[in-house]
Amino acid sequence: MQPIHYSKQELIELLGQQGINVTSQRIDIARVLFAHGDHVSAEVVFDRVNRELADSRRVSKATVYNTLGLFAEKGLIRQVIADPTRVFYDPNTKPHHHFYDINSHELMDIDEADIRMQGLPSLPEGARLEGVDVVIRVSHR
Amino acid sequence: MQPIHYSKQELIELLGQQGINVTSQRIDIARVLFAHGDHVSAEVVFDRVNRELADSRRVSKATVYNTLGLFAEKGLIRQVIADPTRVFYDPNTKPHHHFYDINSHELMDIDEADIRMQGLPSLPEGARLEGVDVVIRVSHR
DNA sequence: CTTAATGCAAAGGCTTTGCAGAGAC
DNA sequence: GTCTCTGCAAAGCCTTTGCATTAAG
Repeated sequence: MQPIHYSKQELIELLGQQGINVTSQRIDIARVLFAHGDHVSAEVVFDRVNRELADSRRVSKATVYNTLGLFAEKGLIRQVIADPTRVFYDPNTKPHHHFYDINSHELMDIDEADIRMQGLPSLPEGARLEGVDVVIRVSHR
Repeated sequence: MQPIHYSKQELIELLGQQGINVTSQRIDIARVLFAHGDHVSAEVVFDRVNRELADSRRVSKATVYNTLGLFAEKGLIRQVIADPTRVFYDPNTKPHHHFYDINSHELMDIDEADIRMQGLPSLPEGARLEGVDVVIRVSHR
């Protein structure tokens, strides 16, 4: 996804629109998510947020984890399950798919239009659709 | 996948065909994988194997984990990455896809023919295709 | 005999939780 | 002032690893 450099005001609105209470940590975390636009683990978010912040405003690891979970639950970002060892978060919530490099542990977007799936199979009895994830696993050398 | 009740001889051949050295633990683990045919975590394999075995022949958790990893690497079974908290193993290695119930944490097969994907996007430069995973996430109630 | 596999317990990552203190409104 | 969030450290899972013992060929 393209990096988007939101102003503080815009971030506050964004959070508000998703029904997320606004705090300074949540603004900082949302800022780095959209300012980079890539697929990140909680660890990376933690590093990036705190690299940019004065010591007095450091965000704890617990808050990063909890906030990413909250953002995903509220639909601001989405989880990508591609690596058995960590969860990735994707600021792009529009339908699309992913390449996953099993060597470098990196995700790359695939535009939705580049994979056309013919007719979803009928869901199991009483099931509600939550999402369709296509992960194309590749290796580099 | 349909349960398959292999004889000890057949299991030995199966392992041999995949270039897996044969041991009694590996036979026992392969037996329960195919005898049930469903998608299982290492924990479940551990329980099932040891439920069926006399105490004198118990298989350790480390061996279960290492053996499942080995089987997957050798292509006897495949890993399914659908749940952020655990790896599932699938004795069905033919191309197919999965429903994942996020409430019950269970996987269900989707026949390959039920999802037709038009033309894979071209892979990133220098990348080799390792696999295509489609996971349709559903919730129950 | 020689090499590879197993079992055990300990260590390792990632993530969640409990609870006291701080911050938002 | 009340309710929610944050930080810290501890705990929890799932999984891997180190190493002495055992089994395989």
